[in-house]
Amino acid sequence: MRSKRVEVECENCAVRENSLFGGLCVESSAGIVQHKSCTVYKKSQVVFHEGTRPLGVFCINSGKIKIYKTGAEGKDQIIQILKAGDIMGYRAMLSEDQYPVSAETLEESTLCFIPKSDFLQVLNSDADFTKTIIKSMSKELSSMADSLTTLAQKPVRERLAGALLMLKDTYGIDGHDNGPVEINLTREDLANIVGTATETLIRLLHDFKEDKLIETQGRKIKVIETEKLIRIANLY
Amino acid sequence: MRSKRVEVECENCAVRENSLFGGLCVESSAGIVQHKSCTVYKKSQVVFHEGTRPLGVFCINSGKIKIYKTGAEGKDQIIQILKAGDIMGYRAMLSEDQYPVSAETLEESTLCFIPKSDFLQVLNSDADFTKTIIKSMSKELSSMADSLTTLAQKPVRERLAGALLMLKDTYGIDGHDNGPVEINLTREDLANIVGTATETLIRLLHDFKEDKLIETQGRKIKVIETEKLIRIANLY
DNA sequence: CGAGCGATTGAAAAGACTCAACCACCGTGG
DNA sequence: CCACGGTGGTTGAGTCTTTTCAATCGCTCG
Repeated sequence: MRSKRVEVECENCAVRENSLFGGLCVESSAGIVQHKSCTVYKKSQVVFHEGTRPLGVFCINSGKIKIYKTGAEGKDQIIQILKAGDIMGYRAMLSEDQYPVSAETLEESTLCFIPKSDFLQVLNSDADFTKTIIKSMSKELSSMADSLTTLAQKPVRERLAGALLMLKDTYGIDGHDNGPVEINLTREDLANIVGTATETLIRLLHDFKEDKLIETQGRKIKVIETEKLIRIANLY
Repeated sequence: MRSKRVEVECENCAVRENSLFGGLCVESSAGIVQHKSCTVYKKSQVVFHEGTRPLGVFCINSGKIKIYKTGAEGKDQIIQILKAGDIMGYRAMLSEDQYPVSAETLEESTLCFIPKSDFLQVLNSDADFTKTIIKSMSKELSSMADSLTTLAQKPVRERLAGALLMLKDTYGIDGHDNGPVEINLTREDLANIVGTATETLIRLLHDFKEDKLIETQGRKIKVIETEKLIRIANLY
């Protein structure tokens, strides 16, 4: 058995407030909850694969998911990393198209699946929810334009600094400012976020370590000098 | 005077069928048309600038527009090139945010401006139109993920081949298969699409020319060997 | 005619990648 | 308990791509 069904109460879901479902009215909530099914995925399980067709959307109750696209040479480019509260897979569903990307768990994760029909019905009946979705997509487009520009113009070193800061902010343990980035990312995954070769990434991490900007302990990376990293990342 | 007001009849607009407005019902059409104003922009005029706030959306009646983002070192990254029938500026408006990108005409262009309030009202009252918008944004997100992966993984040579093919398909004159790509793109603009330095781009164009894959005549570029370019672009 | 922009070329340097080898850790099966 | 195999991490060397800087050229515009 690859995965396990579990019961998750949306009403008490800790992450609901921050999610796209946060503002739903009672009726809409009921619609979403109606036929949902929740599953625990083990680490490194593929949730959906590029080129297949969506049957519904996933809401992340716990865990982290990498969204990636496989390039011509079989190398993956990680587009984003999702965490509890995020919803995934709705774009392809709304465009009635295949998934343009794949999704894989980075750690054990609990995902709630909402069938297409329920989701669409809520979307049709709840104009506020539609607005929320549109806004969310707009923000994503804007953030993608950012990534595109960074990827095209900044050298790997700057991109790595930026990626570490992003990971710290989004996934830093404890929310401490100096909390380590302790996410289940292999060096290869990290390289696939930054858009470089694994060896190059390792060498740059080594440089940062020598300059006391970060500390590493196995897979864990701890940001020491946020300010200096910001300067290196050349953020504006 | 930088620009000239003109009258454009949406009802007879040649490009309407292909645009997002193509499927509008009579009432919705009327709403869009109500307060629109059409303006001829000269070549190289900025339509809106990154960081400012949208007051409405633009519909391209004729001409070509580059959408770009300016990076840390002042270098532009061209995100997309829009043509007659395309609508621009609605994302930032819908997310109630600043423009994340800038827009500039590549040639003389006629743009129709639809005020925010009219656009939003149609959006609110016409569920089909909302769906159209959502679908369009989904497609764009998917295409951005593609670009991101290409940019991160493919060498400049492959990206250039891909860009030439894209430009030929989208902007080739006459729709001829072998029609030249005759768009008002400087070498610098082309470099900013591909994501490379202008000199590199020129050298690669020169290589392609030597290999008889393309012919150039001033700014014009004519694709000769589509098949070979596809192979170079490493499309899959 | 001179200024200025865009296009082009050359030469050198820097950045990043590939390939290959080696290490470290971990869980498994004997 | 230990050898084994596998995965992921690291390092080194060499190569290739791409960038940068500088200079030149052609052309248009005032």
